[in-house]
Amino acid sequence: MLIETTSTAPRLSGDARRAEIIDVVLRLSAERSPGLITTAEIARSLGLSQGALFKHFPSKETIWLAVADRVATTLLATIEQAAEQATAPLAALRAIFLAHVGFVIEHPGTPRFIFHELQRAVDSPVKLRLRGMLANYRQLLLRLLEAAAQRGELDESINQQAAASLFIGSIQGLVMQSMMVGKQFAMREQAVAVLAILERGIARQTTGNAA
Amino acid sequence: MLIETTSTAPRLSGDARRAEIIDVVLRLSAERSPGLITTAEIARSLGLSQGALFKHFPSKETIWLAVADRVATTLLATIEQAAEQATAPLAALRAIFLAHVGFVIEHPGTPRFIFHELQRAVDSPVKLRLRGMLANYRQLLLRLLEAAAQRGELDESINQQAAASLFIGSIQGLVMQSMMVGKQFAMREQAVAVLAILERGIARQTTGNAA
DNA sequence: TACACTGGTAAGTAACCAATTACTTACCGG
DNA sequence: CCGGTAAGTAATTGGTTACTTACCAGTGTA
Repeated sequence: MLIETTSTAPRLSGDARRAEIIDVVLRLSAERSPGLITTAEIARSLGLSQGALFKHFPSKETIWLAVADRVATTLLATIEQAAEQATAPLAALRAIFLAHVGFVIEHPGTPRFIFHELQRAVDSPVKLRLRGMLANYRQLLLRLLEAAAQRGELDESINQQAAASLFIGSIQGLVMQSMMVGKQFAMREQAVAVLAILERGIARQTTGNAA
Repeated sequence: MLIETTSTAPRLSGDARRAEIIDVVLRLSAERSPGLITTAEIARSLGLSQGALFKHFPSKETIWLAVADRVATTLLATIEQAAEQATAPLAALRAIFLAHVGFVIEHPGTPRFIFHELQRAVDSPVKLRLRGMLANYRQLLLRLLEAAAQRGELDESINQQAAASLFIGSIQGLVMQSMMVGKQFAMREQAVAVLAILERGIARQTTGNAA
């Protein structure tokens, strides 16, 4: 059940090893709380000695920063790509939601890492990086909401800031629930049902029937 | 800016001291991540020696369990009281939402403690206690949603499980955002705007105008 | 008045952690 | 094929953590 000691053949290039280290931190984050992950554990998962890590990163903090960077880049790329493929703003929002949910299903360590680091009081570089990522995310949502509003697809009474909060928050809520219930939580199915309520909440009421 | 070393006069009764310890853990949780709170820090905040804590709790784990117990009890009491004062189911849901938001504004350490403990992989007694609390919370929401549905106040297409998820998740999202932005986040105002969208999402569409 | 109990202190201890050190080995260009 | 560099090891360091132990002072009661 635990992550295997993947006794990797030693002697990798620096770039490859750094990528491996980032990978394994995210893999471990899916099981343990990121705050409990030690450098010894990372090294053991890679079949390395603990000291070897510091050939590639000057400190644990910089490892965490690299992980945050990876998380921010890949998550943003995922949702931006989803948004681009859609034609209408509301369809883009739906595509982002589903892409985001798919992303966290595929990379369960990612949201746990984000949650854990955002929870820290101090404004560490790691927290700032993640905060910046979420600010970008939010801006993209607000652009789409504004576009939908101008097309008359949005209800006039909607507070767009609140809608963006609710959008991101609802995904966080799904993740939180899967952390509670565990592996057997049907996140994808719950996600589409949640999305349906969300869309009803912001979209202009259709006078006709929805069928 | 840090929590004062409240140099409490020593020699309190066991019950009083235990309550103080629980209080201070929650107070510290509002600033630091609960995972970083040490027994030495708790003792210092109370003006006690570190060893004195273990006169009242056999281990740190049992302190955490007592905190979880306090959190579960007070939060559930808050939302149940809010629900009782309302007459109609949808009004009760609204009252719960606002009461919950008020609770986390008043006790900022509470949601941070909950988040942090739920994130742990192992099914510790602490996690089980909090999970049980959230299960109760969810059941209350589902009862109200079902009652609203039978009164015809709910849209027929609504997945009630998803609605409950979205309800709790949206509060978690607000908390998460306040952890990012910091003290100056207007949570209460955002909360009512979010709630408006939520209600639009689940309530039966009024055929008349809303004004 | 003796004495057990209770809440407290101060000084430990073993375990663990990130980071450093001294040294070794694989790889690669001239 | 040789010399430098990058990637690795094993052992150790200083610091921190939860918890323990030995001792102490006040209080109430038999």
